[in-house]
Amino acid sequence: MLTNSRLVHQPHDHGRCIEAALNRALALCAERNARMTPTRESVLRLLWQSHQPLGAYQLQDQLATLLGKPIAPPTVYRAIEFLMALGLIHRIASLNAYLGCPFPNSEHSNLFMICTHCGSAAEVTHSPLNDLLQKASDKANFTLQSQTLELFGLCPLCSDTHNGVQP
Amino acid sequence: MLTNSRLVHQPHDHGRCIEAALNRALALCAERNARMTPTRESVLRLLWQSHQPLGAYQLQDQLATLLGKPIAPPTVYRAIEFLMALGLIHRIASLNAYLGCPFPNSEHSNLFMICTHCGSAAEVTHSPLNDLLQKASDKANFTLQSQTLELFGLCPLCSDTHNGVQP
DNA sequence: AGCTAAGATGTTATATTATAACATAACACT
DNA sequence: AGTGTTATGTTATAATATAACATCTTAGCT
Repeated sequence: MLTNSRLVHQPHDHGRCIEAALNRALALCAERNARMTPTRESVLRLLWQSHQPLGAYQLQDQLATLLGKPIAPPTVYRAIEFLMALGLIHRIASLNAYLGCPFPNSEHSNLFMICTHCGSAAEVTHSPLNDLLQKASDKANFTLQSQTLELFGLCPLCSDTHNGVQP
Repeated sequence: MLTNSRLVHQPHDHGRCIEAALNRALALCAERNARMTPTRESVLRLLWQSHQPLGAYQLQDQLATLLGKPIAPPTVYRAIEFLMALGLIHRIASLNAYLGCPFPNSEHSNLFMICTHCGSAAEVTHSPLNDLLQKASDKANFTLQSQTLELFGLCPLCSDTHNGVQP
């Protein structure tokens, strides 16, 4: 199971994560002849900075502050669309929110573990799960194209801290 | 694998399905001392009638027609909330839409197979999948509470008809 | 450098989904 | 009938997302 759970849920030099993610993003853009503009880069940074998925209007606020000028919703949604098309971020449907993707180059299952207490979200790739879903689809004569897999519960930190009880 | 895929994707006497669902709903209400009012019953019927998940405002329109008077959004959302609390319907997060539940009494995994061509959605319960998700959660020290599992692809009918190619 | 086409952003308006807050009505029990 | 609870009506608005069109920037060409 490939996961960024440890990274999300444990202290680390996150600045490096962000820079690494940006470098991967730049490489991907070069490869695809796409442009990493300041707006897009800022959105990507903001999403990486937060281990919690951010809504479009949260992004709007933070982006406006960061760029020092008012930003309208379409600008945010355009950046989101661009980054999603490149697989650099994901949308969490249950939350109407967006999250930086830790495995931008890999085909993966997009399983998310979202903490109901602190809001953090970790992405996990898990081939047995993909296999099982593929098998279930085959059995039902369903031609699988894509999937939304979101688990809710307590992350390791919040589990330890209060064993499921709110403080 | 317990599924209503066959029911959803093949012709059958659907009137009976609806009545059966309503009877189960009434039993559940009796058990819980909850009231199955005309509004709630209508919403449940509408959701059962459609094999495609319906949005709140689609429900609003159909409900207004059915009841012969204008209905405001809160009324619809209240009925939805009530029916969801009883486990009689589900919300499909990816679609912002709602769907009658074929297994209202069972604890289940809420895996949905949604056709990207005809829009129909089938619910499937699959214990190996639940087991696997539980295992993956354990491994990540994640205390699983609930899940959103939505597969997109072609249902059996649409797969047969055009093998994945739009007509 | 200047031109042009493509791509990106700005701007305004509006669509879609969902809820807050408070008033009224129906029901269930005494 | 009286009373507390539950449900619905009503109005307004919040939150999320997109359409449509104008303007600006960039990359590539001459």
